[in-house]
Parts: sequence; C-alpha cells; structure tokens
Amino acid sequence: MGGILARKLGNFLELSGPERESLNELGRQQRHHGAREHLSLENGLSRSVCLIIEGNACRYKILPDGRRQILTLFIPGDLCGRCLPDLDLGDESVVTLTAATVAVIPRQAFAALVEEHPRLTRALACAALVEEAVHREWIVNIGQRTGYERIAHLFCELFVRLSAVGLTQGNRCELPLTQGELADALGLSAVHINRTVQQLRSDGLICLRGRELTILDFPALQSAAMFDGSYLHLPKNLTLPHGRNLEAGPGSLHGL
Amino acid sequence: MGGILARKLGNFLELSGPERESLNELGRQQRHHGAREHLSLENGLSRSVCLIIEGNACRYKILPDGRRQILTLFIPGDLCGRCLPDLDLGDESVVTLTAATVAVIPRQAFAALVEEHPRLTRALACAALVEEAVHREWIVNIGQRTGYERIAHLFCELFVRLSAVGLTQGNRCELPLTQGELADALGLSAVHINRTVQQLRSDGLICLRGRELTILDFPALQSAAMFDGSYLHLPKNLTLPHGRNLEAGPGSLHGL
DNA sequence: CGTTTACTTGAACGAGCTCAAGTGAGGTGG
DNA sequence: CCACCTCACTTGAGCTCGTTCAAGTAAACG
Repeated sequence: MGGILARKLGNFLELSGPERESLNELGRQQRHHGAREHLSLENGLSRSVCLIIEGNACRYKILPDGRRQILTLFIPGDLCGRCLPDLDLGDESVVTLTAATVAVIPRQAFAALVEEHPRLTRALACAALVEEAVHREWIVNIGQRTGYERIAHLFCELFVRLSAVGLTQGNRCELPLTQGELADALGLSAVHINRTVQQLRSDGLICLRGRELTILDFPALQSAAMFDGSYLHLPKNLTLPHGRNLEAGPGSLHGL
Repeated sequence: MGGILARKLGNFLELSGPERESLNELGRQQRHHGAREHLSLENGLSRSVCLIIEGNACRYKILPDGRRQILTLFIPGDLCGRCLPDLDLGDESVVTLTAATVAVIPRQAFAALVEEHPRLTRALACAALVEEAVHREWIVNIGQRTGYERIAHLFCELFVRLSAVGLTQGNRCELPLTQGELADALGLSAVHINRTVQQLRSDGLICLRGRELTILDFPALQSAAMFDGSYLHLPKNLTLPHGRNLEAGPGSLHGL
C-alpha cells in the first residue's frame, strides 16, 4: 500500500528508483485520526507537512458569523500544509472527513529530501500548480454553474482523482462527504443538495447509498457538469467507465 | 516608475541591490495593448512570462455555453503566465481590461535570472503562494457571501492591492472593471451588480463615478465584507484610509 | 433502548436572474 | 457641428433557483 506519493508525483515526471524509495521513506511515521479531527499543522513555528495515507480530509475557512467554505478535498496521496516556503496560512484549517491515516513529515525531513533529489522539487511544484488549477476550476464551478451542474462536476472530479490512485472499483467509489459537507464545499444549502442529488438519481446519472457513490452514466454526468478533467493533469491513459478519457470529447461538450 | 516588480517581491524578503537591478532589467522590452486585447502567452511551446507595467488585465475561463468566470485580476507589478515549471494551462486566457503596457519576458531570460539569484526563486514562490491564497479567498467570497458582501470584498481587496503599489490617491483608486466584468468576476448578473452598487452608494460606503472608485468609509466597507486582508501578505506598515491596517481589528469583525 | 447524526420532505420566502426598454456619454463620419 | 452609433449604465416587472424554518424518518451507536 506504500508508494502512494511516488505514484502521484510519477504522473508528472519519470522518477528514478532511489527517488521513489526516498519518497516511500517519508510514510514511516504514521498517525491515526478519527473522523472530524483537526490536523493542526499551524501550531507555532514547527509547522510540518502531512501526507494522507488513507481516508479523507479537507481544508476550509470560516467567516466570523459561522458560514463555512470547504476549499480543498484531500484524498490519499495528497500533501497538506505547504511544502515549500513559509508565509503563514492565515485562518485556514484542515480537518479529517473520515477516519484517516496520515504521515506527519517534519519540515527538515522534507527539506533534506528535496535537497538530495532536486528533480523532486519540480514534481512538487507541479503538484502545487495542479492544486492551483483545481482552485480555479472550483471558482468557475461555484461562480457559474447551477446547483445540479456543480454537484455533477464535483462527483466527476472526485471520481477521476480517486481512480488515478486506484481507489475506485469499476464505476463505484466512496463519497467521503455528508450532504452538509457537500453544501459547504459547493456554496449551497444542505437541503438543496439533498433535493438536487435526488434529481441526479432520478435522471439515472448516479446511485448514491450512504457513502457509496456509483456513476451510472459517466458520459451523461460529464456532459451535464461540462466537466473537462484536463486541469487535473493526470496521465492520459487513465481509463474511466464507458471507455471515456479525461478530455471532453468533441461529441459531449463543444458539440452542444 | 521602474522597479515595480522589485517593489512587490521586496515585500516578501529583503532584496539586494544587484537583485533589484536584475529585476528591473526585465522590464526593458515593453509592448502596448489596447483594452480587451488578448495576451496570448500560450501559443505553442515558446510560452513567455508577462509583467504588467501599467493598466490592468484578467485571467478567465469560459464554459462551452458561453458563461464566463474571471479568475484573477492583474494589476501593475503582477506576473501572468506561469513562471516556474511547465504544465499547459489548459483553456484559460488572459485579456487586458484597460489599455496596458506589459513587458514580455522570454522564458530563458527568466530562468537565467533565477539561476543567478537563487533568493529570487523563494520570492517568486511566495508570490505564487499569495496568488493561491487569493484564489481561496475568492472561493469563500463566491461560495459564502451575499452579492452585497461580495462586491464590498472585491473593492477592499482591489483597493488594498493597489495601495501597496502606490496606485491610490488618498481614499480613491481606479476601478478597472465595467459592471459586466464585475459580474463575471463575482458570479452575479450585471443587473444585480448595478443595483447592489447603488445600495453600497446609498449606504455611504463608496462613491463610484465612471472608473473612479472612492472609499468613503473603509472600516464600514471592510466590516460589511468581512474583509481580513492578511491573506494578501502585504507589509504590515501599509497605511490605509482612516488609519486602518490590514488585519480585521477586534472591534470590526470577530467582536460581532 | 434512547440519543445522536444524517437524510428526507413540505411550505413559504427571498436573493438574484432574465427579459425588455430606456438613458447617457464618448467616438466617428458626414 | 450635428447625426449617428456604440457601449456602459440604469430601471422595471415577473419569475426561478435556492434558502430558511420546521418537522419527520432512518440508520448507527453506546
């Protein structure tokens, strides 16, 4: 089950054996968390980097009056807590969504690794760029899409990301968010999430029972969401249900 | 008028004389653009970096059905077009909002600069992190705030950013967006922008005539927007109208 | 077996949208 | 210099998507 980070970074550039091994070393010191526990990375000066091994977490921000916005969804293989320079993160927090196993990597260990394998710096920078691209897509999602489209888009994004780290079985995956958390991620109310998910169900696009999400018709879901996954910069050969690939095919989106 | 980039990066860490000079060198080859002209940075492989000298631009993304979301506002001193590694940007575009002067920096010149002055790498990475932090704040803005709050927040952000590069006069600055463009940036309709701006006016928070934006009551605007500018990571000693500083004071936000 | 947490449903309300028409300022050509 | 065009802003009216409030069901857990 190791090598999850090497696998992810290997998407960006070919990694050597020693590079992969050094990355795998980082996962040694693991810690377990229950659901809804904060990963306090920002305590004082000794900020550390955190690698999600198993389970899920999210980054969020809260307004003074209590409104909450989820900013990032972390899945296994993701790093949270800035790797490269400092600059305090402000009032953002990271919390687990499900029970999770994480590897806490001291800043120095990380710095030493990058020192020894300069190519990893590039790979990490790529990962940071992808994170930024995901942020942009979320801005588009929340700013322009309707509730129905937004939910469909998030499901597409999550499913594709999970399948890139081998966490899908056929057209099924785990949805690590409650409807209330989906609401906080998409800028909608929990009630509206509920009704709109039912709409997606009755349109035959998905099946959602508990945490188990099944994509019944990926092309239709993708087209409803106007989802074009190229911003995720995943390997081109990634196979998705129905033989679809990441880019929006000519027939599905631009063809209206 | 030179040194606008050095000034910005100098916010993050102290720059040496030679470092500043090298940065200023980059601005030599300038190009003029009218309003609403595309800065095509993505033509083929020879992608270059673009430094805004004067005027304004924005990055945006368009959905297949024409809906547009503005993702980033560029002001003088900003770099657009990724500086560090590659990864194609996808279907994002950059267009000027006003007439603008830009310096087009070939990728190699940029790489050489970073090679010669390693500390600049850190400074550029900081700038990238701030850009990411701004993206996050926009997600919160669009996802959680009402139209009224959203507009107020954008005005706060823009005013503070402009004042950091000396482009404000007292409590006045230029607003480089039409109401239609504001709509595309905030995920609202142009009509609603219009009505809500009038609300801000009649509440005595701002005065907006043409492109001239005057902040009549910064503390009130900041509090209406729940604006806490620390995510911009600007120098602490930045003086704003009414003697306010960047962080939300205890009386304005968290005090509720 | 009672409590909690997530999901579901109904009904009324409201923020923000669309459509449509009208005003005003700047620019161009006759 | 005026006529005309365009583009930004403004205003009105009706409607819809999504919200809030409130209550009820269902599964998980100690």
